[in-house]
Amino acid sequence: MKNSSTPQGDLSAQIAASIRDAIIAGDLIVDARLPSEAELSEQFKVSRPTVREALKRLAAQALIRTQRGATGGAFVNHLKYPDAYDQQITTSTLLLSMNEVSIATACEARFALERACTRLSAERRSPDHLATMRAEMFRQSQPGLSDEAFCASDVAFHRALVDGAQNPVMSYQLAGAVEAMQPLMNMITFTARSREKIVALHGQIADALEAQNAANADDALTELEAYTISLAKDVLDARAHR
Amino acid sequence: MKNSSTPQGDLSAQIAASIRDAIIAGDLIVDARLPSEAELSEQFKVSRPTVREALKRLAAQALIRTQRGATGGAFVNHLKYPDAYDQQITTSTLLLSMNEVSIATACEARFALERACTRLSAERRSPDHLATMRAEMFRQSQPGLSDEAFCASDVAFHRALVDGAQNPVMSYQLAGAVEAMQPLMNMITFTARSREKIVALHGQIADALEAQNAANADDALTELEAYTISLAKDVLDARAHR
DNA sequence: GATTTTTATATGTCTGACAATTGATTTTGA
DNA sequence: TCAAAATCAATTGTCAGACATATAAAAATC
Repeated sequence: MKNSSTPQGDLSAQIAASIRDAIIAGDLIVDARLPSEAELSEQFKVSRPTVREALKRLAAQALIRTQRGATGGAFVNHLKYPDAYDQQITTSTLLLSMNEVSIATACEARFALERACTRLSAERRSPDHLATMRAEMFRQSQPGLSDEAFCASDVAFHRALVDGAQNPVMSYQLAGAVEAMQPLMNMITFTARSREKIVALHGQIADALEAQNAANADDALTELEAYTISLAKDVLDARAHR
Repeated sequence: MKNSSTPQGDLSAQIAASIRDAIIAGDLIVDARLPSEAELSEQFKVSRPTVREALKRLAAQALIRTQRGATGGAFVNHLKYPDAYDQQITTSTLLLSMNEVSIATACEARFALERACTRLSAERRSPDHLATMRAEMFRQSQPGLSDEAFCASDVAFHRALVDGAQNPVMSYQLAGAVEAMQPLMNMITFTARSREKIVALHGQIADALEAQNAANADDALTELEAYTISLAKDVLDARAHR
């Protein structure tokens, strides 16, 4: 998969890569205990600080966890969905903010991926998911809600839509796409009228999923996509005028 | 987004979180130079090894890069797509292998997301993308190809399909979904007949995209999904018999 | 003026030490 | 004997100080 042939970079990077490869290859199974830092420094012929730097690199990716004490050490971590979510969201957010991705491009990707969920979500969504959507819609229609809170509720609504597909892999993949948009959305000032329209479209989506009508949900999502892009465009145009 | 209120964990983890937050918040812009390790250890009132562990954590997430020498130091890294791909693929792969995700669930997510690309890909795919798909199909029909090489070519084919949408955000999101499946796919032994059928479906997809017919591509993908799942089921059944 | 040498500054690595945590072991007391 | 308390041992977390190495800028040299 990768060029593990050419050792590159610092010693700590090489050691981290070596251990990472062992984990991915399955040579180190979940909850297996790595040798102690002292033993690792002997094995790799480096000092303990260098070993520690390598272990911290792995810890940052949630590949290992460490425990102090007599029976402590570094253990191969069971990578759970929340850990993966966090990483994905951080990476996606920075990727969008650093690569001059247009709001149109990001929206296109996000809504296309969300539409990939509608068929499954229409089929499998539980009453819980529908209730979450309605609750978030209610929150969104409260007057006096800050733009940030409105966006956060919007994210929650769409996550409920995605989670309705009852496919954790899909939820994981979509987490980044949905959440990473939030900083971009926060730049938009939502007028009372635009909020009203968005909530109405959310209503159409929720109704369609409740009726298990994926096509209607698709249409509403498409309309929401176009409306979001047009709102963003207005903001950018207004900003250009100043 | 996160609970940055409660400082948790080791000092190096706290310091890493603090710097990470500053990067995400935009207080540290791309290519900005962080204070030297000596200065950071003064600011945070910790020793240099501790600062270094924190910096290695950030380097592992490709948030910073370091440079030695007189004008060296730690710089906020411009997170590029390939960096993000690598992280996504590593995380997705481990997530699948550690969470007993069924092949059916993973396939469902992957193909649903791929179908999200077909409309755009049918519209925008370049001759290059089509050529890549044809070339991979040719490789896949060569006799004597190992199962691993067949799977790798399969990944390349599907990446061309995704890249055809000409949306880098989508390509990034899908990279994990497609590549993370490869280890699972490698467990399948592809007979000559099953390869033939897969290549035939690939042909349908390529033809549909060339004709800019998204619906046909969708159908072929759906059939490919069902066929992949049935192949995987056969392997598992055969394994259960022994 | 171009080239070489020096220098300053930064990260990379090492050694050795001590602090803190924690499960296991031993001791103590009823 | 058994339970509680004290001790121990192993391990990670942190620190101080040093030297090695890389690198760009400055100085010296031709």
